[in-house]
Amino acid sequence: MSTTAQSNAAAKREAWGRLRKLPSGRWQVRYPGPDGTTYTARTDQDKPLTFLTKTDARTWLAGVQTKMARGLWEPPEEIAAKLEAELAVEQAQSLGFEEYSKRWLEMIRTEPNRSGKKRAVGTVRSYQGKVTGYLIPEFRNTPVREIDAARIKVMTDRLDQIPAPLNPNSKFNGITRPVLIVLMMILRQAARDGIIPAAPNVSVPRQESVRHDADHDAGEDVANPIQVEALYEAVPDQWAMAVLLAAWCQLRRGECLGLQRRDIEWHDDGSATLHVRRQLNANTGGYTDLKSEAGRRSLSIPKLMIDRLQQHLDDYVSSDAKAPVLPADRWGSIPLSNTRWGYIWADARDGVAGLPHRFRFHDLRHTGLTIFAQEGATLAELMRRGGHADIHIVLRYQHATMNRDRELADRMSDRVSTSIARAKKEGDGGEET
DNA sequence: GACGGCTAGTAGTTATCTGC
DNA sequence: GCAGATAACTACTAGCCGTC
Repeated sequence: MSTTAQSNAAAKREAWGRLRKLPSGRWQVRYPGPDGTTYTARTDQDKPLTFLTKTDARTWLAGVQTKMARGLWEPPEEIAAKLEAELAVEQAQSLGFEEYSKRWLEMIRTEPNRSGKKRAVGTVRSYQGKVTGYLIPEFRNTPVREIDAARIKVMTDRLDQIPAPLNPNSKFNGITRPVLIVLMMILRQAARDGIIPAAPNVSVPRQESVRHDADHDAGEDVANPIQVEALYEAVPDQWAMAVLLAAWCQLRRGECLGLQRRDIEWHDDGSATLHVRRQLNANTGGYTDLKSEAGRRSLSIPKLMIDRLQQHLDDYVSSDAKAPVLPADRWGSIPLSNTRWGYIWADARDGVAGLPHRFRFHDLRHTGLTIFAQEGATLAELMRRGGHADIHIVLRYQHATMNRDRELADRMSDRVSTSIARAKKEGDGGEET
């Protein structure tokens, strides 16, 4: 007799389902599922399930039938998948911070954010610095679920003690807040992954200035036109135009370095318009879109720099439309790098007396915008000129208009006082006559 | 080998966008 | 309007490379 024949002979007809004795002597169960499929008994881990005795097999089969009757039955592979998922969650819940944070970094590197955009290289690098520099040394293999508000407070208190490199006397540093922001991003993702029920309820403190004290007057950061001229003279001729572009066209550093010959539009009357369309990205070294859509703008080039700009183009910029306005080398096709410009700027700045401490190239923008404000530019005009998207940034220039405001208020006072005095005098005179 | 110019990489700081 | 998320800028360091 063949093995198959023996098996068939061992199979016994049941009221529901089938039992058969396997060559090993153990009993196997088969039964019809609600979906019409014939199932063979399997464990919850989706492994083959057989029984030592026929009674055991029959009892198990009865149990399955009861489950089906109550609507509780699920296909073995689905049960196994559920258990596997539960196991994964269980393992994840005991996951150490170091491992999870590395997974998170990999995730933000490869997957788009919730807006569907891929994060910039610089962003990932920035986050990675916070994770490896502060968070992993702080939490090591602490299970993610154990990082609660109290534990986070310990970390922020510790970080708050680190003096700000830029201003050791500052009450704040630029470390705690960004590190906390990254930590909360990780913990929120952990909550979305089901590793913790919810991220701890920790609010990120408001951003405080590190460079300046609370009573710092923003006006101190503004170079006067004489100092702008001195900076222009101090920078080597080949790149001096950057100073005028920042001060009088209010360009940011990356916008200056990203300018190309085609971005300058000359008009018949000798005037010119500057189109700001790209920037030289300090992180990637290549051209990228502007920081914000508001940064994309067209500006009238002030008369005071027209001749110098024309001369600069003739002397240093290739005739190619895409030639950088500030090339690394005379008539070159490669723009001056952000880092190299940093050195050139630092040398020039150190050679000009009277500038505010650590005066930045970026601060040159304030000079032009402040004068614009003093000349009566509206907030909308200031925003457009500076390429600002946020009105709060532009409001800082309003302080510059206070002198003008005071002057107008004094004039108004004089005029009103004079009118009142004249009216009184005329009134008094009328009574007399 | 010393030195300077330059670039890449990174940390700290701040501006801006986005979603609730 | 606010807080979170993102990205850019400033400052600094290390290392490469050519020149003396």
